[in-house]
Amino acid sequence: MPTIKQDGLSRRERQILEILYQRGSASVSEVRLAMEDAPSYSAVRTLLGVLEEKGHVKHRAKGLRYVYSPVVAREKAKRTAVKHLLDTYFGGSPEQIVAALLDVSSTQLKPEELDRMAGMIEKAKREGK
Amino acid sequence: MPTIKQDGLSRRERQILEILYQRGSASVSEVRLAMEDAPSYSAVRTLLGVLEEKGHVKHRAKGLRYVYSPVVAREKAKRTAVKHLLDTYFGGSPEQIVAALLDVSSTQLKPEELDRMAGMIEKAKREGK
DNA sequence: GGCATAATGCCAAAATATTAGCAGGTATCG
DNA sequence: CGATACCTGCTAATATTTTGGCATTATGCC
Repeated sequence: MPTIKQDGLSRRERQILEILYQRGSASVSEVRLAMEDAPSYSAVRTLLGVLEEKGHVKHRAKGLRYVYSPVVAREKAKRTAVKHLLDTYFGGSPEQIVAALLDVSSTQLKPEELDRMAGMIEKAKREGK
Repeated sequence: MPTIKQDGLSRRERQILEILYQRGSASVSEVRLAMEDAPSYSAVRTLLGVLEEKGHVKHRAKGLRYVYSPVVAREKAKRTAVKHLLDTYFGGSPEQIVAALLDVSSTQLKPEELDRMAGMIEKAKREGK
């Protein structure tokens, strides 16, 4: 089984993979356009090739061009990313992430969203027992 | 002003910086010990030097040896990291992070912790209006 | 003092990552 | 048809990262 670690990616590789996670899938040009500091088209193409070789990404031909997308489902990648964040910055404490989350996005949070979050927590509490 | 971006870091640089965020501060040896796939002492030293040059890390001499720590406070780094996670995997939706969080750590979550989270959300709701 | 241990500074070799360029193919438009 | 505009495959050059090694200095202990 090919090992697929989040680490082991170079700077550019990470950047591109994250773009694919953001957008779900994208052509070479789209990826390039989404890059702040985009290099040449060729460069992007090469990086996507590398990512594909490493098993992080796959492509399908859509008409003439290739459309790339991540191999590991978003759901799984999410969980890994959250876990990593938890360990790296929050000493494994979920509460602290919630705090940071509310802090970061407090202004844009609508009451309904907050309610839904509260609902999820409530649900977890019931199921936990 | 020296630009301090989370990106622009090489694989190893990132790995080491994250160790420093995890532990708050550490000597070269401690960093090295914390690395799964540690290279030589010299290598770690060089990387720390690079991180220092780039402005991500500072050191103070403690007795004979240097102890390194991140320049940007944990608090600030946390917020940046959370924002990034939000954008990359969750389409900017805080609810989804909460969901993932509960999913990832459901088994270890104590009712009190859940209560505290609920409390924070409740508070955000009151303050939001 | 003499010796082992552990640090730092500096540096150059080796490995990787990043980039651009060229050749060739296919659709599209006038 | 001919020109243009995109696309891919491949490859070579360049830049950056990663690594280990040597010299030197400080500390602790016999």
